[in-house]
Amino acid sequence: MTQSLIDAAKLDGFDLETSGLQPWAGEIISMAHYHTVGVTMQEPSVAALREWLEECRDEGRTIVGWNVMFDIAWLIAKGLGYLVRQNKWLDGMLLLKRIDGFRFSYSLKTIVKEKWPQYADYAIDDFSKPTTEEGWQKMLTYNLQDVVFTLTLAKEYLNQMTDKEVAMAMTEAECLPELAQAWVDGIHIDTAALQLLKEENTSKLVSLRMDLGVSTTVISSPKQLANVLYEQWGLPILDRTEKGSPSTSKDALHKLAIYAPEDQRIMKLLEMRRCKTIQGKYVEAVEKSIAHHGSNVTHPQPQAGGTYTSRLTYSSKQGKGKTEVQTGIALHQWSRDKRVRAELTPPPGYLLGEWDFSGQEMRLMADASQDETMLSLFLQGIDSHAYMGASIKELDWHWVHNEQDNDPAAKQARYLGKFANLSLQYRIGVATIRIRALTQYGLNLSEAEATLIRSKYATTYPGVLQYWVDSIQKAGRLGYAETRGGHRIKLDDMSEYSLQQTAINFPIQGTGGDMKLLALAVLKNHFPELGVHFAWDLHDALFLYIPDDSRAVKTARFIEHTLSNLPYEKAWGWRPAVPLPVDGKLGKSWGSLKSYKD
DNA sequence: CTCCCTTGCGCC
DNA sequence: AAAGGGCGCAAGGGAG
Repeated sequence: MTQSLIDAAKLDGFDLETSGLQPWAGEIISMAHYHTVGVTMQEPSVAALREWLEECRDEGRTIVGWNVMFDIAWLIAKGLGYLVRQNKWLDGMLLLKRIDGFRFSYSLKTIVKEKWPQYADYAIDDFSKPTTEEGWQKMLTYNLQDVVFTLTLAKEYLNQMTDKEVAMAMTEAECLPELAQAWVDGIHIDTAALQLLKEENTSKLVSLRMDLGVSTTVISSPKQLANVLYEQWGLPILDRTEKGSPSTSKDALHKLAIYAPEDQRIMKLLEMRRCKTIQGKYVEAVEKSIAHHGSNVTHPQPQAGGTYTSRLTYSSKQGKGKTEVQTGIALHQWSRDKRVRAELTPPPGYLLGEWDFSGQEMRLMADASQDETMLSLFLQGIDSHAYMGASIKELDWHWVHNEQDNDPAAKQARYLGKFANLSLQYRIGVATIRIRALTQYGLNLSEAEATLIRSKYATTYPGVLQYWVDSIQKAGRLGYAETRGGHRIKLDDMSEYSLQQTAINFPIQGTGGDMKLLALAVLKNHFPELGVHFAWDLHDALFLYIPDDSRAVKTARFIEHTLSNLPYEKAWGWRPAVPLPVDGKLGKSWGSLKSYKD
């Protein structure tokens, strides 16, 4: 580690103990921090927290916690967001994720137990507010111990990281106040849209149920559904699960639909299962969540470093087992169905904006592989899907591009090209190509057609195939794979197929993760002047709340320009071989976003 | 009843 | 021999 990035002497360990897990509905019980000397505070006042934050800011300290977004959220809920943003943060847990992304547990208790067995039982199990002097002593001692463990571990992790890794971790940490703010603020639900979706979906479900004579319980039970398909209806078993049971998956049902095209029941079963998913995940979970909060707001909790490629995920519940409560929704897997997306809206007075990195993974592959064709497609602004489709169908790509709205053959060719570009970028077998074409693109490809597409992809982008070989070899040689932002994961045994896939995939997907963090870290500096707030993230897309006034489009264009010109070279010493532009949209709900270009 | 496993599936 | 990757959530089923 370099001392120029982080001065270990200026780290201030920090932790809060709280009543409950929701910053907007609980109290801070105690606070501990450690900078040269340990300090604990019983029921700290806002003034005391403010004073400490000011001191950290004025002395240029870096505040380090464990899963510190949680603690930051409590400070924000106490009205200290302004000071939070004037401070530098670091998260021990996220550092560990960067050092070792494949652990089962990242809880501080687990790490302490492994490293210092003599402290295996240091944790308390009662987190309610103490009522006795002895109880308080116990809690404050535990609070401070957490801080000291966090600080010790963080220093150790920093020492194991390269400068570039530390810099990326700091960029990630810069985003934490924005994530925390979004968690505290929550997302406004359009209850009319929710109700409409619910009614439409329920009546569809009822009619499918009558039509098929299959209950919703059967639909949700692989065992019972298999019984209906393969016993009652006498259909052949074309697919099995990993463990050998007759499969009732989407893939299996699609295969049955091809086998028996005259049998309408199969597509209806698929439709019914979709309705069941909408009911559980996109209707009932939302209802539970807003009922829990007693207002039309849901609070999905962002998980920074939720994936080892530094993508963000969201959890919809807190607590486990008996204490499980629906506090949010599974935002990162929200349906693409417009009716479902219409449920989520910006707060009053704001528009929702989305900026997504267009063709991000394909552009990153062009850069990583240096494939000449792929590079020139992006450098010359050629319609890459038309190009790939023309290649598969042996047509002229200009014609495919120009006639896609007039000639069905051109349209079909471009659609095939899009499928190939988006699906074959990582090593994929013919069988999987066929399933993916069927279940995601509605394309019923024969084995010969799938094989042809695979070979056309290989001849069109030979550099990509070379990248597969090179990235595996490189990971084997170095013992790690690396993103453009310097995020590394250890990979040693490259004989294992799944690790080879990781060596291929991680530099691309992980760079996408880096880009998202850099994007937010840069953009957040403009939030105060623009009145903009971070809303949520969807891997290659950033969602923001934009003040709904006459400057909205101007603001949107500024954001688009900023995100399309991120300082990759300054931050990471990387000059992308192709442009990495974003597309922007604005609207009153997620279901009705429109381009503001014209 | 709780807890854990299996299956399936939503998004990127 | 053949195999895209990354997640979290929902529901049923079985063990204890």
